[in-house]
Amino acid sequence: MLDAKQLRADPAAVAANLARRGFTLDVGAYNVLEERRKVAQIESDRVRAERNANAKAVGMAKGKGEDASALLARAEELTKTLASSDAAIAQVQQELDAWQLGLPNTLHESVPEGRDESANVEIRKHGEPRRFDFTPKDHVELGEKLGGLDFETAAKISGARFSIMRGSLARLHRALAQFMLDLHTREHGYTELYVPYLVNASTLQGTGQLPKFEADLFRVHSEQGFYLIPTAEVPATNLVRDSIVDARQLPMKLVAHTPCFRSEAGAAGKDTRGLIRQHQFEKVELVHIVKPADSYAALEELTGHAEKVLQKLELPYRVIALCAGDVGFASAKTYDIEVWLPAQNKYREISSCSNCEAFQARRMQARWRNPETGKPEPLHTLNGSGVAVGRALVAVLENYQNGDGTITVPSALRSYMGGAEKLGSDH
RNA sequence: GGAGAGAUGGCCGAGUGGUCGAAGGCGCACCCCUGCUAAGGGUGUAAGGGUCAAAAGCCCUUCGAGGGUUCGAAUCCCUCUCUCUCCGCCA
Repeated sequence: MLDAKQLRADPAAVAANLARRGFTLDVGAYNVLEERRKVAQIESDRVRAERNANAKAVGMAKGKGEDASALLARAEELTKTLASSDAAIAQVQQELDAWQLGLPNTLHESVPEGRDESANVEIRKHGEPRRFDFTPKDHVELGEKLGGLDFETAAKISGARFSIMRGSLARLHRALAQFMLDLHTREHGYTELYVPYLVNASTLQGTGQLPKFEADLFRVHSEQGFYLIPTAEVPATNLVRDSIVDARQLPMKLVAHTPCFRSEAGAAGKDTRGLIRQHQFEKVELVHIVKPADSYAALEELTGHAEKVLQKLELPYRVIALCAGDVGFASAKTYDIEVWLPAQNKYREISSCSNCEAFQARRMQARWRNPETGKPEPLHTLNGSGVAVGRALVAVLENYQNGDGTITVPSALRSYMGGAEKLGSDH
């Protein structure tokens, strides 16, 4: 949610910022709504003030044993007036809330201009893509050859965009997640979290998935109206929902390994082959909850932590800054980390690190007490993949493949693989 | 799943129809006293919104959520959510 004060004070500036995303803010419609709200609220407040004063007078008159019938008659009128003025303010407020929940975050000034991903800017590159003396196979072929990756059976059991892993491949997948968790908790100072995979609608509204992106979520058919989490960002960030955090507890650095569930409603026909785009996948997620002044330093730090995973795995990658048109709804600035995939001969997203500034915090009512002002102020929240486990598996398979179809185990993962240096067909 | 108890400010906790946004305590901030394995005293201290150029002031809302009774609800009634205790079941 945007800062209502800023929106009221300078709607044109907000509109100009959002226009960079290609989002048209209807300032006129806002002004009309806001004017209606103001009028309705002033009227409602006025009537209520009179009712309160009148009720108090009734109490005092009765206390003194005086006749209160005139006051009581007035009171009945006021109660009727109040009912209609309350209905008016509730109606406007609801329209205004719905409208505001649909507005994306404003962008940080450093975000490059551009309409779509073609305008994204490469920030840095790490590692050299390996030269193969044979034609590298893609992970689907490698996985099937190893006997561990099975999309056909998964399709029978669930449907398209699911997978089954077996044997050492399943173990390698688990090893990746363990390695990432250990790296972030032992070397980067994160607190590990275990969180619910089913969450309620308020939680999803807090991080920005609802109400606008319901189609991307899986909703569970239950009385409680649960949704499956699309990322651990949702439960982890909502840890501070509806609370005022003590300044001494900041920054909070949280890491959680969870499955993620996405309906990929808008992705029909995209990445249909392999593990790249699945309805269910694993991710190690990093979340920072910080003081506003620290959030851009935190974004660099968090991105660096995700990069460290790829550095330790010795996978070539690059970091790009998303352009205005490509930055997600809740984010003010996003870096994507893209890992080199030899079979596709290109870099593919494996992590997305965002500073949401106060956008989620305002929706969540997540605040901290600023010692300088003594007042509660919205926190800043950040999140980033550290990293997507399924895609990391793809990257390891493709980058570490040998001519005979075996896979060399990256040295960082060997202790998680019982010391194995190579995966063959062992199923 | 059954029975019972509860939900009040940053935290703990009192409050059963009006003058209660709410005693007391903790924590925090400032001040005073004292003077060394720290203790005592005083004052202040909820959030959100409106009015205003702004501040002060004033007004409104909020005692888990929603609805109801009433001139008036933290307080009475209904529904829901959550927490705790006991029973059942279970990994």
